[in-house]
Amino acid sequence: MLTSEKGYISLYMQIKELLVTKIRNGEWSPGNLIPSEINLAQEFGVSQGTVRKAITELVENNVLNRKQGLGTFVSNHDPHRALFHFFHITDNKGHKVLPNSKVLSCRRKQASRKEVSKLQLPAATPVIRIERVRNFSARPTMIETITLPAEPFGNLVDADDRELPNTLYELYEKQYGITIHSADEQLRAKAASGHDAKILNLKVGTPLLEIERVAMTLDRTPVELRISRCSTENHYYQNTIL
Amino acid sequence: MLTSEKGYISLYMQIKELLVTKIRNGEWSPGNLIPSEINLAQEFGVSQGTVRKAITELVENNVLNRKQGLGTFVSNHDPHRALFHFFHITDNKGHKVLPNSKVLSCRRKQASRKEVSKLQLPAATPVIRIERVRNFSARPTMIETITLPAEPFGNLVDADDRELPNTLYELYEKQYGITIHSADEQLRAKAASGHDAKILNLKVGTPLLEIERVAMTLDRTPVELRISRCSTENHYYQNTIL
DNA sequence: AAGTGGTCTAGACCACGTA
DNA sequence: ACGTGGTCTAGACCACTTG
Repeated sequence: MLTSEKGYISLYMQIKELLVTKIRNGEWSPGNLIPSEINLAQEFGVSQGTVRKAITELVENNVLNRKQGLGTFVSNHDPHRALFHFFHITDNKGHKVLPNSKVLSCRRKQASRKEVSKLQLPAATPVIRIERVRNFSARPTMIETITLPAEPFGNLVDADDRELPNTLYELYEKQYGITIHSADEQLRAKAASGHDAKILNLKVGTPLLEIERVAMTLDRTPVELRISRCSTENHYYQNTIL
Repeated sequence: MLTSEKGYISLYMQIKELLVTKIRNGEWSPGNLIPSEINLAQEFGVSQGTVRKAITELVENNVLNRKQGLGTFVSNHDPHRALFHFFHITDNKGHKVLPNSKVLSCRRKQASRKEVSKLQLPAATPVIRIERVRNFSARPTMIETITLPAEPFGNLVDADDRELPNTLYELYEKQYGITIHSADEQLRAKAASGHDAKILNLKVGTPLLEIERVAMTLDRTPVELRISRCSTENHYYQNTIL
């Protein structure tokens, strides 16, 4: 990182990078307390205000969180955060409920052209492709196709039998040390295919909301491609523009 | 505003409110330069840093914008901002192009139950309802139904003949002094009705992306309800989760 | 009581845009 | 050259949490 168009890099930006590096290296783990602003200022040889500004921006990025009187912590992307930050489907009353999910298949494949492009992979990279159906109050509502590069997610194929956890992003963080910070989504209306219709118990051609999401790390390296097809009979996609 | 759960209100928060008040009163108008941080600090009897913190948060809210070496300005929500902040439809290459729009009808009506609820109006309030079709490269792609309270937007019915500007939000700001700062959107997949199909030149039942948006002022007073039905044959709705 | 983040101050120097 | 915002410092006091 540390790129700049100005010929110089402000101190607090450099501190910010140093902090991020410590998190990436695992020196500071999600959920753990980091040193106090005063201590960090001494360690880096800058004033507390400079460390403070760096930390403030990382808090705004959801990388750190502060608790007055306690200290500053590395954010752990627990199910709650995943739910409220990355999950935009709510029922028609506007309530978010995390659905159950059942894996239909989980296989190692060659990356398709789309996967190669969306995940910025070399051609013909092996990937893991997971298909699952998500139920809201026992009603199948969403079909998800999730693609991950086989490196490093290869051993996920063992998840063929048992159910995967509802919050995959938590798994990525705990098992692989990869934290999802942002995502790009493309939404379209699509007619249900025969396959969709059968699984979701709908008529072929029923309009479905298709969400194509690329999930990325803090430095915007793509990690996961997820295509969801969702019945919007009893649910909708909620977005707030601030 | 000025509510707090802590029994006190920090100085910079109070300054922030004072600044917002000046904007709301029209003392400072969109696009205009506000006094320098130093001058404001003297006027309010606080340090520059405190004014700075207040301004920083307003910049983050898109209420003000700073230009180094020049000063701080009240944001005017020009077409560019409206386009990039509130308009999420892009073509399949990811390019944003603002569509043309043609008004189909513009009438004064009684607010429907949905309009009453979404716009938080008293029952049976008169509203203006505008229907228009939006074209991307001469192809009808989107139908919008826009509802506004007749008070203060009543004279918009005169817009029946001539075309309304593409960027209504700019109109609200310039004509009525109402600035849209945020919006809540609900997205669903819906089958094209006969009316939709005729106007968009599609088959009845074609899946359309329906976007139901409530646009709000800075203090989250609802101003406009807009229901868009969009063909996602050549376009999609783009959302970035940060 | 001790330590943390939260706020606030006063002053310094730098980079940018205008004149 | 001047005034603006952008960054940085050093120090102060307050509010919150834990021991």
